Amino acid sequence: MPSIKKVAEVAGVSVGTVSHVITGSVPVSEPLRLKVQAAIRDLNYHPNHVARSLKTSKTRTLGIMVPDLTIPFFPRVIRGAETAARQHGYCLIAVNSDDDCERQKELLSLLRSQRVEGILLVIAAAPTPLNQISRIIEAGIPVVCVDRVPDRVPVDSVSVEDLDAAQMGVEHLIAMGNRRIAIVTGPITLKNERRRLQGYRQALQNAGIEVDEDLIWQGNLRSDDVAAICRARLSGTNPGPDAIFATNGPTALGVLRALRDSGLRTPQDVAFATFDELTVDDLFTPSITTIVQPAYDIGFRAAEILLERIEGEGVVAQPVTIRLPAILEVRESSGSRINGQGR
Amino acid sequence: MPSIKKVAEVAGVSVGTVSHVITGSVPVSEPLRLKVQAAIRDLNYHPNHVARSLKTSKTRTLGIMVPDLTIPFFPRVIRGAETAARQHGYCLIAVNSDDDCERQKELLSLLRSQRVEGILLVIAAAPTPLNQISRIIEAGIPVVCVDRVPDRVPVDSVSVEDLDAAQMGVEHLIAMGNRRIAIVTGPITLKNERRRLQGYRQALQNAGIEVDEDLIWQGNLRSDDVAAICRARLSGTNPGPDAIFATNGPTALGVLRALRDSGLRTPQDVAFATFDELTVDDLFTPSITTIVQPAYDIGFRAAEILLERIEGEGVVAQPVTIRLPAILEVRESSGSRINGQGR
DNA sequence: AACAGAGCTTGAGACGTTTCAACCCCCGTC
DNA sequence: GACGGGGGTTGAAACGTCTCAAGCTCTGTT
Repeated sequence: MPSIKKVAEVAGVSVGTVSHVITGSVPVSEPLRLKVQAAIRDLNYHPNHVARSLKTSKTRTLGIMVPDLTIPFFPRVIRGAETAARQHGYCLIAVNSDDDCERQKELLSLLRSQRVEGILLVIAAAPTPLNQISRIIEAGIPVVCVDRVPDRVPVDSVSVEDLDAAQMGVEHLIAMGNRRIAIVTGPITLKNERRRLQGYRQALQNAGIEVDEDLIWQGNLRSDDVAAICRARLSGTNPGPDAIFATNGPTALGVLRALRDSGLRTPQDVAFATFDELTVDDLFTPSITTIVQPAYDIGFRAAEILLERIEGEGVVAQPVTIRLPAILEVRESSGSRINGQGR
Repeated sequence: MPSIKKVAEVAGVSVGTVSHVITGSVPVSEPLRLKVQAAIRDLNYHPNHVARSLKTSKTRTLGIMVPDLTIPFFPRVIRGAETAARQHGYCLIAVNSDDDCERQKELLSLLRSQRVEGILLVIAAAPTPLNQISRIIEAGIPVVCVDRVPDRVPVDSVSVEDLDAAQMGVEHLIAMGNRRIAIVTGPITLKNERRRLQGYRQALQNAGIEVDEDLIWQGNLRSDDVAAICRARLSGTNPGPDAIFATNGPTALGVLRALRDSGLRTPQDVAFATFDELTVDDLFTPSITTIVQPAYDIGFRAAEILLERIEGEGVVAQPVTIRLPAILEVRESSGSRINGQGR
């Protein structure tokens, strides 16, 4: 792999001149510039980003950590972040924490060793020791929390309006004539989940419906587990719910599998709506009423804030907290039940 | 951010000794080692991967380029590759080509500048100039093509048994009593797609069914386009197909939307099966008969081959071509039609 | 007692860039 | 004609690490 020295030699100029041609930071006369460019082409030279990073102590790289790339929400966030990053000439390293706190720690260390200039972090569901985050920030590496906002750590964050969105979803179920509405949450260690649950309570309260704690089913982010939990609850709760609200994608899949396995029809027997898309909600039969999160925008905005921190002129402003609104896509699954033929 | 020099100073030893403690390449006496480790902890020191890479000219980083991270197949490939990479102490940079050839070129250049030690490449659907790939290999950077195998470039590859798998799918549709089977392909510039089409022909031929070229519908990888194409074909072809086989995920979604929009029931009016999962095929009504690709394994194997090339002792073996078998998951969508009530 | 050698430790050079200071050449000005 | 200065160009230092060769300190052998 040729170096800048080789290019200089072939072009018959000094190393410095080649560097000036490449970076464009200093003007170079036409004839020399052409010679250098020709040499670069001939040698198939690609500037060594590693050496450049070492010298400038700027890697132009961001890290993004998500729980699991195979959950459809996250690739969309990453695409958004990638777009913003590339607009600023940055590149993105994505890693999966598997929602495991130990792994998260290792990977944060890896990202620091890689000298990423900033980190977009979707914290692991397993409660994250607060200092994992604050130590990074103290070390001067900006962090923006994405989607999941940690408790009690002053840090920039971009997420969705959890409470409002959940409330909107549940209010819709109420408007469709449902009263006994169950909610299936993810791990309640996450503030998001707690806020979504709060939105649920709010909606019921506003409608004058008493909250039945037996209808609050705590799940996790593994569809199979959630399906098992729901099957048990569906057969064990009497009277059963006339609607179910799921607070996130993997959870929703579990609920749907449990409904199928329990032989319950949607929406005739149990109406359904969910927070977060299932990729092809419109193609389900019935199609699924969904709260659509602006995943791409979340990633994009988060990366922009991060880049601002990085490139910003040392202005250490207060942490920014951005909450983007979600949209309710009403489809068939939440439809009012066909009269009387309930359970 | 503290450097190794700072650590050496605090620990009261030479820079070399600190390096030896970190890399473990040279034994260091107990007391010195403890002092160094204490200093590392106290300073919250993280070795500078950039400097190390420069010195050793080993970045321990692989690049992986996929068309679009939001297509569910690719995150699973990436997870597999990531796992293999991490087992060897490598890290992964993922980028999206958007199936655009120009962008692919840019990104390959970026990866080269980043000095990745090897590249896992899912080539763009837009026909890729062959030399894009061969130039990289000539420069000494191993490349393993994943999922999509380019024409006429001698390069390692890991993909699925396209022909066999497609043939299996179509044979299943035939076994379910269908004769007029349409196939909807992605861009035929891809060898995969051509091989899947060939599998289709093979299946028909084996069953003694003549291939009707009017039932070969060429689509692309954008669901909306495919839906439009299918709607047109469904209303324009007479007699219509009694079954449809889609050759990939995004295409399948287009087909399903078109069937819905055309008011055709599955499988009563038109049976359906698809190559590649739709994430939640079991939850559709009807559930979707699917050829499941071993996406994770593809990524894993590909990364292993790549790592072998990288770490291998200069043994420049012949290109390896691995084709993994797919599995047919039979579900409702391919069910034999309910007698007579066709179109 | 001298020496060989094992086992640690150290110092310095090199990796490929960027960038700063210095330099050269030439033009315009006084 | 000397001088100042601007536009180009160059050379060398420095970024943080690894690693080689060399040095040091023992221990054991002769």
